[in-house]
Amino acid sequence: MMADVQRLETGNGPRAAILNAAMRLFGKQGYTGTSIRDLATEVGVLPGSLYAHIQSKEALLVEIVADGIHRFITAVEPHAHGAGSPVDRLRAMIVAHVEVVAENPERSLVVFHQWRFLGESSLPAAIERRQVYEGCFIKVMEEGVGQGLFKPEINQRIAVFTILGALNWTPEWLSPDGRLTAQEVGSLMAETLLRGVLA
Amino acid sequence: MMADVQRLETGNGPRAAILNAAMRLFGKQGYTGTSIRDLATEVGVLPGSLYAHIQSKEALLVEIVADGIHRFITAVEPHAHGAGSPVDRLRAMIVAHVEVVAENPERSLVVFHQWRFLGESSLPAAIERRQVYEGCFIKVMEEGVGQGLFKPEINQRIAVFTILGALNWTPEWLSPDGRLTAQEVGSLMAETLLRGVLA
DNA sequence: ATGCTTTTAACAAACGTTTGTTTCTCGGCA
DNA sequence: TGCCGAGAAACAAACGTTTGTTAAAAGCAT
Repeated sequence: MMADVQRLETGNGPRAAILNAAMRLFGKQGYTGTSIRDLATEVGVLPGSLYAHIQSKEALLVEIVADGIHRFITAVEPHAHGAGSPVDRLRAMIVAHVEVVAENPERSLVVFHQWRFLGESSLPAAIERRQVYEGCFIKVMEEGVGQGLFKPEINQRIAVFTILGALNWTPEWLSPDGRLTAQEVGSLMAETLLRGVLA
Repeated sequence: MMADVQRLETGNGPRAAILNAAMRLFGKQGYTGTSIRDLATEVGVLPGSLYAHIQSKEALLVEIVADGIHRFITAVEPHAHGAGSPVDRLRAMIVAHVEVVAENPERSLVVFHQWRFLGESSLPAAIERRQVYEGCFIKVMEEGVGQGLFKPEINQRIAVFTILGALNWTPEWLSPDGRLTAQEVGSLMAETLLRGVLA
């Protein structure tokens, strides 16, 4: 009954083309604002043809969101558990996050905005993964305060949400082919955000 | 031919009830994810009955977004053109923004996330108003740098987007009846964000 | 000729909206 | 007080379209 989980292959093939088109459209128009016919047009195929490669519209969203969160966690979590000081680790996490956004801003838009439309069966897992991600930042923040590196009087919850808010908004304005590289943008944001919490 | 522009009345009446319900649903499920039947159910009325009070689904969005942006501009713009130092003005703008969000987080979600779904006739005006709003922050930022109050080496564009990103994300987590008042949350965020740009 | 993929056509359901009619509320007049 | 008509609101039903999805037939490789 439980079908094999379909994995997102970065390789070629019609399946990857569909997923890329879905990322673009879900990011631009939202999940509920994108129809299967929109998607088929973008791919260059008739609507029914899509179902030879996908299970359902929602399965597309599940795969994009799950894979997207995975990329963020994979890129950021090692720094959270790293060896350096909390300050350096937080800086590295911010840069890594921006780099993942720059790699594909549309996917990031889907990950951060469209996850609400996951069905009841896949939503809990996605929320849990998001909390794992937020937990990385909270952990480093707590350690920073514990070591006297961050201002003790800051509200940790609000500081984390401030940082995550700034980060989550980046796909709205970041252009991967702008003058600055993702690494430079990330460093500038880290500079700005870190000074707000340093002791 | 041009009908009178319908104004958002804070007063009672079925029209206000519809607008409030639309704010809640558009904020939670998105504009395209909310059907007229959803809205009618929320109001407690049959779908067709709504059209005695509204012109169309899109007209609802137009009114909510236009009124919402207006509230933010009204609350923040005076501080941008105020007499104090750029530092104090930026702080006051951040606090004012958070206060408007706290006043109605759902409306803020619609303003910042759903404006994309405005039709071609109303979208340009909304974008222009948003740019006016962003311009307030850019202006103060420039003056702060000009007066040597803000670090000259910061990238002003990125600093503004970092601040606005943190602010635009607040409706996702801010609860108006939490332990902290909106004014306190705004002050804490301003503290965090301002130290990142101070010279 | 056997497997994929696409096309074609259609399905039931949900979409935004309009219509004609009923129900409710309330002020004025006898 | 009792009746009446006016206005506002909601109902019930349907409209044409679009939605996600499917089944059968056709195309095309190996």
